[in-house]
Amino acid sequence: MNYSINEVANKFDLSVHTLRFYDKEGLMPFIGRDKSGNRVFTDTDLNWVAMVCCLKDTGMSIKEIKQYADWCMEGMQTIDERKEMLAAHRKQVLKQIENLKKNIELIDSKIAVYDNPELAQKLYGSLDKQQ
Amino acid sequence: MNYSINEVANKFDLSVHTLRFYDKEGLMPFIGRDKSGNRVFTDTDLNWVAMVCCLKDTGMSIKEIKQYADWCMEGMQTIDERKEMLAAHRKQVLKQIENLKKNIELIDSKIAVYDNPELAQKLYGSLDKQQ
DNA sequence: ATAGAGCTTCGAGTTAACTCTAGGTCAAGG
DNA sequence: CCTTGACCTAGAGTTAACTCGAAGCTCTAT
Repeated sequence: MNYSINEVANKFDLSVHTLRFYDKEGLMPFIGRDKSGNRVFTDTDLNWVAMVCCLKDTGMSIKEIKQYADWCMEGMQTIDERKEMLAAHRKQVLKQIENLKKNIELIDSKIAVYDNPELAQKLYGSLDKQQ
Repeated sequence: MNYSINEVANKFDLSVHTLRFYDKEGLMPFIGRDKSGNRVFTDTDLNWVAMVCCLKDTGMSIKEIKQYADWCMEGMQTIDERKEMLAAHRKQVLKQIENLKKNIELIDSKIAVYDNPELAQKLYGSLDKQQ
């Protein structure tokens, strides 16, 4: 099955601008063209776009994603680099999750104070504007 | 206990530039000054800075954090708005965590393919560059 | 009294990641 | 044949969040 840039944009909730921008930045070196020069996305390409979105949504920069794409283009001899990059990124994403969880605790304690203002006395000694 | 802008910057791993920028943007309307005009942070102020960092690190924009700070300045009659904002933000952070978890699964499956290239055959029918 | 450290403001510059515009090609339908 | 719509490129513009530089106070120690 083949897809136009518009269809891909809709599927991934990106703008066509963004997809072309990613292509221009070298994040999609595999995408083919039809006889009149329009991009043609295959199902395999959709998997690739999904991976790019995954990396982007987990905070990887476009520069790094391009490095990954470049390694993919170089073939099998870069498997180790790619694996290492993904492993490091995975670690970094776990850290993000831990951070978010820790921050939710603070948000929760703030909400608790708003729900029960007497708490503020205990927690802070007083309830001034900053609480 | 009082702290200089430098001490606060070190404590929170921010630059003094960033702290002044936050102040200029209205994120820290409580911070006092000494007789020569220098910012003086109290322990209560540190709690506030921690909250600002928490909101920032969980993806809240400076504009929104400013709204929160403004409401704090207005006093008790904005408790409901603040509580609602934090509750909505909390929900949004949970969504982020879920998203990251989902994305880690894709990263893991990719790593698994690199660890065991035969998998690719099963998953994709072939192991081309894009995998 | 003067040098240096540490603070101040103001405003300009940077970076990442889009986002948009202008002007153009191409294929299908009326 | 001509219009319409979907695509194309190149390059300019935008936005958020810093980041930095210049010029100038003020306190402390030599």
